[in-house]
Amino acid sequence: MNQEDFKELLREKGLKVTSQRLLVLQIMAERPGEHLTTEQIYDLVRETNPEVGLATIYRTVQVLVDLHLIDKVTLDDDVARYELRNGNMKHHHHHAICLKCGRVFSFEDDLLENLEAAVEDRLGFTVVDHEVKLYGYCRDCRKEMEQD
Amino acid sequence: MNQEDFKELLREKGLKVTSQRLLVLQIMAERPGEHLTTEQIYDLVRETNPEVGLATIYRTVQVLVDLHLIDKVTLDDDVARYELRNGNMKHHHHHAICLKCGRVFSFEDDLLENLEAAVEDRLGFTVVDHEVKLYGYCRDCRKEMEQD
DNA sequence: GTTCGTGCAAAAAATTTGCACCGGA
DNA sequence: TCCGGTGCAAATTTTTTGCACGAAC
Repeated sequence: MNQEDFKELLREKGLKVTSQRLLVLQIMAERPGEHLTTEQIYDLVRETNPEVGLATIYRTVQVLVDLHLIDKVTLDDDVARYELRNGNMKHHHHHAICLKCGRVFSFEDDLLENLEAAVEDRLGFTVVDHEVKLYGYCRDCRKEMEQD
Repeated sequence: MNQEDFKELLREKGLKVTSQRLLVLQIMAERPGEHLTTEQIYDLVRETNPEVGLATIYRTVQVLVDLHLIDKVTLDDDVARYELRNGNMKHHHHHAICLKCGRVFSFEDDLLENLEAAVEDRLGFTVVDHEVKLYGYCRDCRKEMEQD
């Protein structure tokens, strides 16, 4: 999503176009693979605009979530993190979290279709979105562990 | 896990058997399908033992997580919730969350094996556990929506 | 000129910590 | 007796809210 489309979207929803909103989205857009906490976004915003308040970041991030421009993810469970949502993707992408080094690998996949079908069948539950986290050990850490 | 096994496990790990730990586990064990917040556990504990402190619940819950007797889950993202882990199950079970009524349906499944194999193959990442959340609409809410 | 958004500070909510005391090993 | 665990209160951390002012429409 480019800046003009974003302005358009805000107007459509009856929301105002403000420099704070543009700035936060820009920061997220510059870091597509990252999972930023509110605090990190705040710090990045303040690098260029030190007058912006933390409360504004909380409020702005919520607006972006409501507009489905970013997603909230809880990787290690505790701090809320946000990442840019790929516009033409209807699903979140997924995360593989290394239990040793803590690195997070993202990947796309649609192998869940059979799982969704099974749930639909068994529970009568219609799935519209899904979120998957895999826990394990990345290549590097596995290598390290094999040496021991 | 019964109470005797739990005591045994605590002793094995060099931890003390206390009435607070027994009580918290018992409360979790009596509610296998539920996802309790620390506050809810605290209230349940206080029904019979009003002298127990909230900090003890936080500490006890952490012990139980470390022993893999309960799992931390973040369903709506925000409050930490805990649920009993089925002893003979190596994986978490999964959750289908209704976007309308908020009810949470739990289910078991191992249809993720092919996904895990793909990730292992592509990223060189060894999966040891996984967590899946499906978002959608439950049977009841779907019915209601069809009527409109 | 309205209305909505922002900054600030205060408040609320969630969790952690320090410390004296208690109770299990 | 010894040491870890507990209760309490205070401290931290994270997030929300009230309000006056400023900016967008």
